[in-house]
Amino acid sequence: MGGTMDGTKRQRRGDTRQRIQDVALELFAEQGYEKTSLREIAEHLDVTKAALYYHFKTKEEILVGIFEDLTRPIEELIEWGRGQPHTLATKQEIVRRYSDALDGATPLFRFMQENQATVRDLRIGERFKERMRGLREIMIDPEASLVDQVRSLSAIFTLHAGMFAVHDLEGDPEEKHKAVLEVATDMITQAHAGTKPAQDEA
Amino acid sequence: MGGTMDGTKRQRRGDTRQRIQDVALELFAEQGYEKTSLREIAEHLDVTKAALYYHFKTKEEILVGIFEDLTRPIEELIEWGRGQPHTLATKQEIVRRYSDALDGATPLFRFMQENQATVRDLRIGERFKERMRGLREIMIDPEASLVDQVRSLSAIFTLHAGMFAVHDLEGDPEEKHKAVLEVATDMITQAHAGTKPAQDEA
Amino acid sequence: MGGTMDGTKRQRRGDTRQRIQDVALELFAEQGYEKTSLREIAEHLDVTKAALYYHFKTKEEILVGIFEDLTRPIEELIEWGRGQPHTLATKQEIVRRYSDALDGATPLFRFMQENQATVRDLRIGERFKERMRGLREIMIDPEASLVDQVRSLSAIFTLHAGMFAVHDLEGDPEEKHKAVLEVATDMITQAHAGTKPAQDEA
Amino acid sequence: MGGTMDGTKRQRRGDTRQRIQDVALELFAEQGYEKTSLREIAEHLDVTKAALYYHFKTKEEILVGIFEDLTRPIEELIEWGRGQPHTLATKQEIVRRYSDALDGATPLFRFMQENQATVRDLRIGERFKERMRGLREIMIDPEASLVDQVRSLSAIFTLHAGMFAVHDLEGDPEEKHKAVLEVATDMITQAHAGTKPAQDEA
DNA sequence: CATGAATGAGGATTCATTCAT
DNA sequence: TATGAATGAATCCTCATTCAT
Repeated sequence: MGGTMDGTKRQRRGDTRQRIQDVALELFAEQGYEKTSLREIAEHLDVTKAALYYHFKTKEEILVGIFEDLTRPIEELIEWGRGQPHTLATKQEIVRRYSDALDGATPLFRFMQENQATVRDLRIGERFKERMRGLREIMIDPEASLVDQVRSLSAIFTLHAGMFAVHDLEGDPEEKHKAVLEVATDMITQAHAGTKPAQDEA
Repeated sequence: MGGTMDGTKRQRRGDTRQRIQDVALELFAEQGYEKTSLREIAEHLDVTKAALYYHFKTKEEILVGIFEDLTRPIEELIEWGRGQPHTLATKQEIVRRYSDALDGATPLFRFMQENQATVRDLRIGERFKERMRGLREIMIDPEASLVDQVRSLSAIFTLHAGMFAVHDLEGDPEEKHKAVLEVATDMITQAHAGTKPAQDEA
Repeated sequence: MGGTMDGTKRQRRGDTRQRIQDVALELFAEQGYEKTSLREIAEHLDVTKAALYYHFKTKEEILVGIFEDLTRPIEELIEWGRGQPHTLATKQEIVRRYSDALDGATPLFRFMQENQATVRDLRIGERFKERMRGLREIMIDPEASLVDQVRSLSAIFTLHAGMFAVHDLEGDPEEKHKAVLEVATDMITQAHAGTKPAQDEA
Repeated sequence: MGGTMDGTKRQRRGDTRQRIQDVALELFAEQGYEKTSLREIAEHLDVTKAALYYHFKTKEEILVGIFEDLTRPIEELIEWGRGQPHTLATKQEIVRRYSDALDGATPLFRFMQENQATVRDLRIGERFKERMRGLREIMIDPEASLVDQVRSLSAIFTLHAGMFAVHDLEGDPEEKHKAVLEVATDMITQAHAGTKPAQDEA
């Protein structure tokens, strides 16, 4: 327990904070937040629990750190979206970019999705909701029919679910990924068409 | 403190097992499985922790009990689905019925969705996956294009997400519910149309 | 650690709560509150730490329990004092009774005196202050000169300090005890005489 | 956050040791010894914990340093007292000087009084007892009656208690201070009178 | 049908201290 | 003079579970 030498470490320097986040995310995603103990994280890193506390004030802060880092692209996407006209092309572009953003943070999103109950009363719960609210604002037209609004929402969830639920489908991962994107794009397109009868891009 | 309603509660008899399940589900859904302790459940019922063990062998068994009870309609739906021809009408009917089944067990499904990480290594995890597999079998045509398969999957997830994500949309709950069902039906219809070029029900 | 048999216990029944308080007070008084760990208390009783938590919600509650139990006589004394006329005889009687009350709870008072910093932000801190306020009210005449008020205060503190500081004086404990009481009585008498020029009991 | 006053604080040089002691005493007196962590002290000074260890070998040494510095006047007073005749005048002078010495180190004495349990097994515990023994030697006549000895002791404790207990009395601080000194002087006078029937200063 | 009493394992967190730089 | 990084030991507390009554 907590040895000190065995060749393949010690060269690391100053990256401990990052390594903690990496290992933590891996374990959080694999086993869930509550079921992952700090002891476990520490052991994976060959440091003591106390070392974690040097870098983060609480277990929760570790998660906050991960969230802030991995979630920035989405924040930027929303920022960008707010500055664009609400055209079909924009929305389609948002879907495309959001899909990319998700890809870049798959483990975090897997974690968020599979630990909603937990996340809800963690600090990141509110932060996450805010982002979602942001996404909705740039994707959903409040004037649209309820059905079309749901369609837009569904496009987002298709992307989310697409990250995992699709595993049990047969086929090449690349292909499946593309299929998910296509379906989502399709839905947002239908939602938009319903709203403004096809004349806006003309 | 404790008790469930109206003050006079000692008259209940033999229904303790059911009451435990009710309270447990309520708390599990509200706070998550790990964050709900047996002490808490017992307090809400005004009995001792030990009493719970008279009715259930473990904490997990309480959940299993709930799951079996509330999930039966879905099992039956799948059973039924297996005996039907793979027509559009059948699939639409499945969507309709599945939507109803979800309504009848909202707290359980909310729980399942928000505690996936936990559920995964509980006994009900595998049972749940089986059911999902069953659903897929009767909803998704393995011959269909990947995109159409994803569309079908998405229909299911639309129904799931529809239970909660829709809360932040404006509008009458009834209306929203209908909208969700309509979108899901729409998707399954499109999925089917893509597969078998529109001639089968004609 | 925490064995289960060795002859001389097991016959106890239901007195565990009391035994916890006894051992706890002994250790608290001997070593201080913070330096006494629950592990230590548990070991002295040959039970597990968790057993303590069956009987008390927190470490602090153990102390609260002790305080409530041992402090009751003082509360009653104050109650009694409030109903008496503010004569010399009354005050002398209060000093006598207070001295007795202290004797009945020496370890607790030793503890309170030696752990003031700690006690201050425990729940019993405020309770203690209240009692002291009560004592002052029945012992000190707010109309009296400052000097006489200090004299009364000093009588109280003489009693307190008398419990321990007197240890290093030579002589028979009984004798010392009496001497302390005499000095305190003397002081309260002088305080009273100053106030109301000697004619009230005549 | 941190810093001690007025924003510009980097100009200090070499006085770090002193500043550590100042902050430490402040916190020790306010919160108690055990409840004041080195982290806290360091933060108040805007340095790292490790820096404290450059100046002091242990947490306890910080306290020892403070004690030695602030307690010197009392040591000197005792020294002086030992060289004086045991007359009433001497004792009254000691009371007066001791009162002053206490005033010059109020926070330390507050600390000592409120943390006796802790102090007892720190190095300064024994040192403190020695000083008290010294004080007793010059204040208390071992030939005197027990009652008069207690009276002398009480004079000392009146001074101690006078530092704080008097807070809840109404009146001007200056006045109260004087009242306390008067009572203490009074007591020592009575103690002395009892011993040697009033003829020695005549 | 249920309680009272207890356990063993483990959780997050905090602390004084060390040491290479 | 100081810091950055880490440790080992301890702390309070919580939990699911057991069992005699």
